[in-house]
Amino acid sequence: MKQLDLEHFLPYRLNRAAAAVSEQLRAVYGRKYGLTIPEWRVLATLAQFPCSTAQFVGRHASLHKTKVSRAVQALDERRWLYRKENPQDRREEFLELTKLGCQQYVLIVPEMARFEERLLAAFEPEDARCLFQAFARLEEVLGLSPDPALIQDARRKKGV
Amino acid sequence: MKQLDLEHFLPYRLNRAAAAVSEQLRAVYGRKYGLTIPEWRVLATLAQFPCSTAQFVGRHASLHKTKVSRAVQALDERRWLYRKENPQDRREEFLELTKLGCQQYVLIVPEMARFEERLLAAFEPEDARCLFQAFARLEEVLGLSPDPALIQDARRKKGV
DNA sequence: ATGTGATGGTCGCAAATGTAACTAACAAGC
DNA sequence: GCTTGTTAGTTACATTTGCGACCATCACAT
Repeated sequence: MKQLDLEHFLPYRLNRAAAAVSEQLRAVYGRKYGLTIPEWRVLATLAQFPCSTAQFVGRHASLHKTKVSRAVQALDERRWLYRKENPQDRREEFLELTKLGCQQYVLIVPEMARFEERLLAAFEPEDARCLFQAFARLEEVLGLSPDPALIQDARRKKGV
Repeated sequence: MKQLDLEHFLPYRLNRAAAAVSEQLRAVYGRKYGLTIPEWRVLATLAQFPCSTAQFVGRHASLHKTKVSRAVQALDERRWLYRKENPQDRREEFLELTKLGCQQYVLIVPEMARFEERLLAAFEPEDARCLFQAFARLEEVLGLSPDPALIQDARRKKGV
C-alpha cells in the first residue's frame, strides 16, 4: 500500500518539533509569569514593534484576530500595555507596553534566549548555518518572509 | 533595551512555519474528508504502524491521550478503524484500520505527498539536504528522534 | 450627502482542548 | 489469598479556541 513515512514527512516533523519547543517554553512564561501563549506572543511583538495595531500584531505573529483581541484585553487588565486611539483612523488603536510591561518583558527575555542557546549549543556551526538557511527558504516558500510592505505600512500609520 | 529579534528566534520561526503548513494541510483533509487534525494523525500513524495501541499512537504522534481517545472514538464510529482487545493485557486494545479506513487513507496520501513536493520543489537539492539534516539534528536535541525502544516494545506486545 | 463595500475590533456561542478524576486491569510484595 | 502502586483508556468539567455576526468607522463612488 502506498503510504507516507511520517518520520520523513516534513509537515509532521515541523509540527512535532514546534509542539515540543512550545511545550518547553510554556513552562517558562506560563508557570512563572502566568502568560498564555498568545499573550506572550503579543508581548514579544509589541516589544519589538512598539505602538503597533492589533491587526499588525496578528499578521506578524500569525495569530487569529480574536486571539489577539483577547490577549490584548488580558494584558491591558494587567496594565502591561495601554491602548491609544489613532486619530487618523478611529477604528484601530495603537498598542504600547507600559513601564510594567517592559519590566516584565526584560525579565522573560533572558530565559527565552537561554533556552534557544541550549537548543543551538547542540549544533556544529556548520549545522547551525544549515538550519537557518533552511528556515529562511522555508519561510519564503510559505509566504512568511518578513513582509516589508506590512512594516512599512505600520510605519506610515504612525507618521514616521 | 535588550530584546528578542522574533524573525530570528527559532521557537517563533518553528511555530509560524508549522502553523502555516498545518493550515494549508487542513484544507485538504479537513474540508474534503471531514477529518480533524488529531483524527488525521491517528489515521496516518495507524496506516504506518498497523495494530498499534492508543498509547503508542499518542507517544509517536505527540498527541495527548484524551485527543487520541476522542479521535479513535470518532474514527471508530465512522468505521474507519476497529478495536481488538489484547488478551495479554486487557487494559489496552489494538487499533487497526478497516478496509474503508485504508481506502480513505490512500485517497488522502497522494494529496499530502503532492503538497510536500510543492514545498520541496522550491529547494535546491543542496538546500533540501540541508533542511533534512537540520531537522534530524533538531529532533535529536528535542528528544523526538524515533524511539527504537517504543517501536520495539510495540512489536513485542503484538507477539512479533 | 448618501449609499455601498471594505476594514479594525469585539462578542456570543458552539466546538475543541487540557486537567484531573475515575474505572478496570495488571504487577509485585506480603 | 489480599494490599499497594501503576498503567491504559474514558469521562466530567472548566478553559481556550474559532467561526460568524456584529458595530463603528473609513474609502470611494455616485
